[in-house]
Amino acid sequence: MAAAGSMPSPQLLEEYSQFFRLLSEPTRLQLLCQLKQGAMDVAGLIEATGFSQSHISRQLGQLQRAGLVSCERDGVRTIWSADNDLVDDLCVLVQNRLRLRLEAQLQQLTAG
Amino acid sequence: MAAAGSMPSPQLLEEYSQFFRLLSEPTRLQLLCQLKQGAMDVAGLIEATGFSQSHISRQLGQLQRAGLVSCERDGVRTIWSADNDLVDDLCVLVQNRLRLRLEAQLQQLTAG
DNA sequence: GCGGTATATGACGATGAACGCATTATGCGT
DNA sequence: ACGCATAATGCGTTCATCGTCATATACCGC
Repeated sequence: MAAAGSMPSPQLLEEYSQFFRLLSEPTRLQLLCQLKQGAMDVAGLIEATGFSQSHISRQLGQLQRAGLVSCERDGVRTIWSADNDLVDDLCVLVQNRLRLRLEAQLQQLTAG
Repeated sequence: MAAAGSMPSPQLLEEYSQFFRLLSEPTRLQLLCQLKQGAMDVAGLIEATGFSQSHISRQLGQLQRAGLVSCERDGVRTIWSADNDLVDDLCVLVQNRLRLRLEAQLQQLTAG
């Protein structure tokens, strides 16, 4: 038994879900991971992901408004970089969860 | 400077985003938080959230398939409960992030 | 078995976001 | 100033998901 903490306010729930929504799109997650490898301009991201230039630009805009990436202009190019480790931490937790689930399924399969 | 880890595979990215998508809906997040307070049947969740019965049932189904909630029948009622602390941990991280962002904005406002 | 209640599911409209195409804005070199 | 390259924005299409209404299923009391 473990009831624990209080109910978050509706506003906070909305903030949470908006943030998670950002990560709910493979495109954005891929962009984040790519930039985590090192700063890059849009052309490089097109090459790395295969998405259209406009699409990538939009997704970067969303990530920027959330403060997950930032950019600096280098002449005519715009160099984007990932700003913090939050997403990595979240992904590590989720990955652990996925692993545990699969292990449990595996054990159930062999035991059954 | 900190480049760090390797690029996740496309499959893993897809898994991540699918998981985050679950949390990207205020309804589901609210249901999770409510159940975190204590096990409850669907009628109780209707009372607590105001959503329709069918909608709640669907969302619970999604959360169940992801292993975030589980149910046990008590006669004619179905008692649902939240299964693990992953979501709380994720929310704590996100909340920290939101707080830091607001503090930075505040400081920038007073400094500017 | 039959009615009544609680939950799950099928069908459907509405809303929102992804994604690409075309265009515009911005900065560099000649 | 004029082209040229890079990045950002308007617009339209397409597709997924939410949320509701109606219906089906499971369980209890009589």
